Amino acid sequence: MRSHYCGELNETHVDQEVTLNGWVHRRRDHGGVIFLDLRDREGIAQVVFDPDTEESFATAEGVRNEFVLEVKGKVRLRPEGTINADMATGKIEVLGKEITILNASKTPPMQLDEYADVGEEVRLHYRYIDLRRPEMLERMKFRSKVANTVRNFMDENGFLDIETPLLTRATPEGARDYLVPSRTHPNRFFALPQSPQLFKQILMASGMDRYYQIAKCFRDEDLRADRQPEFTQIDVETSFMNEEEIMAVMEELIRHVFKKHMNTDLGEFPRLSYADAMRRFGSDKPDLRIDLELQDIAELMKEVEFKVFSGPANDPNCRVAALRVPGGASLSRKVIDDYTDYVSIFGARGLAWIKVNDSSAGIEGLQSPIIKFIGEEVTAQLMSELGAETGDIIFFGADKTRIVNEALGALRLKVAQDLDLVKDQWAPLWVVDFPMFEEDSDGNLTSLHHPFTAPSCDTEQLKKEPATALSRAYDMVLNGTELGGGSVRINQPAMQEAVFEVLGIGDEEAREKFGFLLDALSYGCPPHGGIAFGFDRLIMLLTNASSIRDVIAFPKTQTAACPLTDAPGAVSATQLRELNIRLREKKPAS
RNA sequence: GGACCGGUAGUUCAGCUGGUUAGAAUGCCGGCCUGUCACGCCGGAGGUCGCGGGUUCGAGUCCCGUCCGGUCCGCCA
Repeated sequence: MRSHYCGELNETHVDQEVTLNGWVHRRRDHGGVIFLDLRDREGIAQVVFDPDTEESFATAEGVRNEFVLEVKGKVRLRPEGTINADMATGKIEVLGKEITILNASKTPPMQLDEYADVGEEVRLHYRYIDLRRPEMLERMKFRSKVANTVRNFMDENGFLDIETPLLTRATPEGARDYLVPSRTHPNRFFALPQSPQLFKQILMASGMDRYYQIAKCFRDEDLRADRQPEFTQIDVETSFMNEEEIMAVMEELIRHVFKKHMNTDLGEFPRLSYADAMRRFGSDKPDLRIDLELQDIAELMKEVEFKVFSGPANDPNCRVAALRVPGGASLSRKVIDDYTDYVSIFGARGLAWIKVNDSSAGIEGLQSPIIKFIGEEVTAQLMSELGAETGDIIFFGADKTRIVNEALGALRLKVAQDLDLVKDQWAPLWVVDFPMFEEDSDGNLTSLHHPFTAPSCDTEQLKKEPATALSRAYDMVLNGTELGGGSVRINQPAMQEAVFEVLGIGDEEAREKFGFLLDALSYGCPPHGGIAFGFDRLIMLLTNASSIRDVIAFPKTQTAACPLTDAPGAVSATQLRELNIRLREKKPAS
């Protein structure tokens, strides 16, 4: 058993006899003297063996990378001139006296040093080796510490940690469910929860008053760099609090985490309405580290033939907007072409631009393929309206509002990154005043948030003009990432029924699917609301990880498989028979 | 469901308009080395070019299909 972790050793341990347990990080055999860098969770220490201790020297010669050792020895200061300033324990070393090989290791499939650049397939297949890398160990340790901070904060603020079921019923709203067949109820299925949403509301009806849970959630949708099918939420619900009060506590939670783990004071979070966010940034999760903003220019472009922009003019569902980028005049034609391809992903049918080479030279100082279409007069007005300055490039979008917002919103982020216009800071904010509903591609209304979100109007108004109704929802956004979202919920059956009605969910369907919720609302359910934070995303942001997979010990690949365990796997005929399931003839990919 | 990038030694990659013996670095193995720390020096082994089909005298290279990994759109709080 160890007396110290390798990484905790320092000058104060000099002359102490220590026992270390760890892995051979690297071995440097000089023939007459052998150095072993021994690594454990807390760091690396250098152990020296010299030929005086014959037996252990011989053992040390046979040791290889990733062997597991127990080493007993004496801590001493390193001789003058051999101090390693790059190493946390670089001032000392352990003179090895006894060495025991606790386990050998095959040659690892990857190198574990910080210089190794290994593909993710190999890393995930040998995840236990990958996780030994100090970088990954640090992330796991950090994640654990933050979780602990969250638990303490919630506990101190009167929130009860209550577990909710993982085997529950399928919910039609929202994402595709992961299903689990029931053996005892043939032909019936459980679903893994997409979130504990309904249970936490029921807990409020149960009088728990304040609930939280660091909860696993499941969504069977396609993956992204920041999306896993199984992920972790900080899930919160409170009773008798309005949105202001809930936001205040949750803002304090995040501020507390940042103070404690990032040594950063986030200050008070600014607020932005959904409408303003879309108008100014083309996004409901704006990255406020970037100063660039979209500007509406529809008024000026009214008279212009829109063939350049390929967008219909003067249509209320359309938007004509500009994005002025200081310093962008230096962008090459190739880069601009790349941007044109980039915005086409979002449905934009082109990307018009004007470079301002010299703002004092009028039209002569401009460079653009579109001036001849919009005319010199309008161009001049545009330049003054947009405050164009020498060195700017101005991008234009004209199309359906959604497309312009998505295209210019995404371009804003990309250009800012390319031109190094993203400030090195933390930029949190709340986005509020969301619409209750949005139209899907078939013209039906669907919940923007979820169907249990309370509107900020009464039942009558909601039914009369659902499309313009706002909700009592709020999203917390940090550096362009949606960290969490929540709302005040509906707590009266009449309102809940009204929302279902707007969504086209009939009485019968509502009873069948959410009867238990409607019942709970009608037996004295208090006003309540809550929020859920994406815990993995939070850790990703704080550790500056480029993928959510780097902050999850055992993540899935893009096809939602696990290279380590080879899940999902086949099951036996017996298991299937018990579950009353027959497979269709389609060979699984081998 | 769709677009794009990638798959060659254990690992990370190079391999040109197709050309006969597929390279580098690192790791690995052996030897030498008493102060290194990504130790150094000398030598060596190591390949189903993801898989299947096609074009061709000839395919790592071209074509089709397929699987796997990744980024994104759709989808998804």
